[in-house]
Amino acid sequence: MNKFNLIFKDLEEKIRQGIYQEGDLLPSENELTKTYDVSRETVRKALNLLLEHGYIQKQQGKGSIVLPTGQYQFPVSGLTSYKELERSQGIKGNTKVIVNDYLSFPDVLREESDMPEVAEVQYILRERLVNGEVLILDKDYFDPAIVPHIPTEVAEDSIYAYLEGVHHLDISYAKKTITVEPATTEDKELMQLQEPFVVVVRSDVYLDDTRLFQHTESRHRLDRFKFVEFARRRNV
Amino acid sequence: MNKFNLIFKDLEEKIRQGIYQEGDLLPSENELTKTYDVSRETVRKALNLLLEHGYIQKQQGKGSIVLPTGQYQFPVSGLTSYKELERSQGIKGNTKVIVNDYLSFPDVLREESDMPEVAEVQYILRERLVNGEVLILDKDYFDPAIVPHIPTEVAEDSIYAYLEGVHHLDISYAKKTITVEPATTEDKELMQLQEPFVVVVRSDVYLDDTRLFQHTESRHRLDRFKFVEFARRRNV
DNA sequence: CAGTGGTCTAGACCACGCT
DNA sequence: GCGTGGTCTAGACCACTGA
Repeated sequence: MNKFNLIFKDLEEKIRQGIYQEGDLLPSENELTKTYDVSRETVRKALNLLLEHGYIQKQQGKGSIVLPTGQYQFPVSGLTSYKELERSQGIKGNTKVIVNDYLSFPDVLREESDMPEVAEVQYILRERLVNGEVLILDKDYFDPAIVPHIPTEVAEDSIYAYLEGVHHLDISYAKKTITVEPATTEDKELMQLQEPFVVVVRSDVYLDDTRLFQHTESRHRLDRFKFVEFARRRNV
Repeated sequence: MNKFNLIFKDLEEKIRQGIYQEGDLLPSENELTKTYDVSRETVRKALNLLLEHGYIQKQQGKGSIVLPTGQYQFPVSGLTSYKELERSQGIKGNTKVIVNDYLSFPDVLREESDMPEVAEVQYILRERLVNGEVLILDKDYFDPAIVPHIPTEVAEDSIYAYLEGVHHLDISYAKKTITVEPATTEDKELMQLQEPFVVVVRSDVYLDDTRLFQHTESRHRLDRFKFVEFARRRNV
């Protein structure tokens, strides 16, 4: 791991533990330079990560102020797998694989994804349960030309950990959309819906080398859906 | 404007104009160093902005690849005012101010916002129309201890341009949530809703000095709501 | 191997806040 | 005036790609 990332993790940990509290000023960049025995630009790269994640706010002439980190923890936004969310948020959930099979290229990918047409895709349908309730239905489509076969045991655990850890795929970025759509019969059956709508989060997920390897359709019970984002203003 | 921002804007413009096309490699960092007559770190800051905005993908040993920039243009995510969205997306919309008045501190702020209790707030209710249809209802609450009075003419145009340009407030970051909620009578009347639900985007908006100055509740017709995000994977 | 991006350094000058 | 963060530089070494 590089230095600025280590410093970021260290400061993040100290903020989470309350060693630096809301409203406190972090040590100045010059002090951090000495503490970690690195150059100032390296300290600043670490502080920029804290800034982007909403941990601090910087003010010229004053210092870096620690922001409140509400009860919810990020990132509901971003590109994070469900298993990782569970871990970082302390949710205890269950995942049940309903389908794990190969399909000939389905229409939904033609319409909702940029994935180039291939003969067949690996299709995984999963239920996400929290406290015995099915809150999310996840439909994943993988391009088998890029992604090795994903066994059901892996799909019950973490697919991303498997692809990154075991097969060394470099998952890099995603294009996501969120819409609200009428619930299908499948939605109603599997999620025991009260409401006629579901929230649909669709993602095209890309590797480091810009290859599109996965499309995901994540269907949420709307009464339990909540998306949280920390956003910074940019020069428009 | 600083150098890396100027370089970013220049390269962004060239990508938008198709001077650099999807799949092309940008000139190498060394070449850009010469082109703009700056140091390499400065070039890299500009490229990082392109990276975060989803314009390029970098690969060690190869270069910076230009990504496709779909028809939709960001940022629907982030902290951008409706007027700015209109401009960057080429939407022609209308804004109609329904209410512009002072209220004693309303319950909704106690429940949905971190705004500290003050005697009264400025309340602005606006309709956003596109092609004659009301798509969004915006409810803004401003802390008058921080924000000068906002006249109705300004609310019909751009409040952020007014606060930043005229009063030099430094708008910095926001905490946002997206949920789906039952439509109120007001929603149904003003938006002529077919559906019993609306998408609600709530934001607490902060200044540079971490003061919370605004809460916004943006109520969307769910059949016309679409949220688009570009997300990068981070080390978890 | 040459060329690319990734990281890091030591130092400089500036703009801002506070006292 | 002093300490803070914001910007920029010139140079170094490393890891990776592709011929």
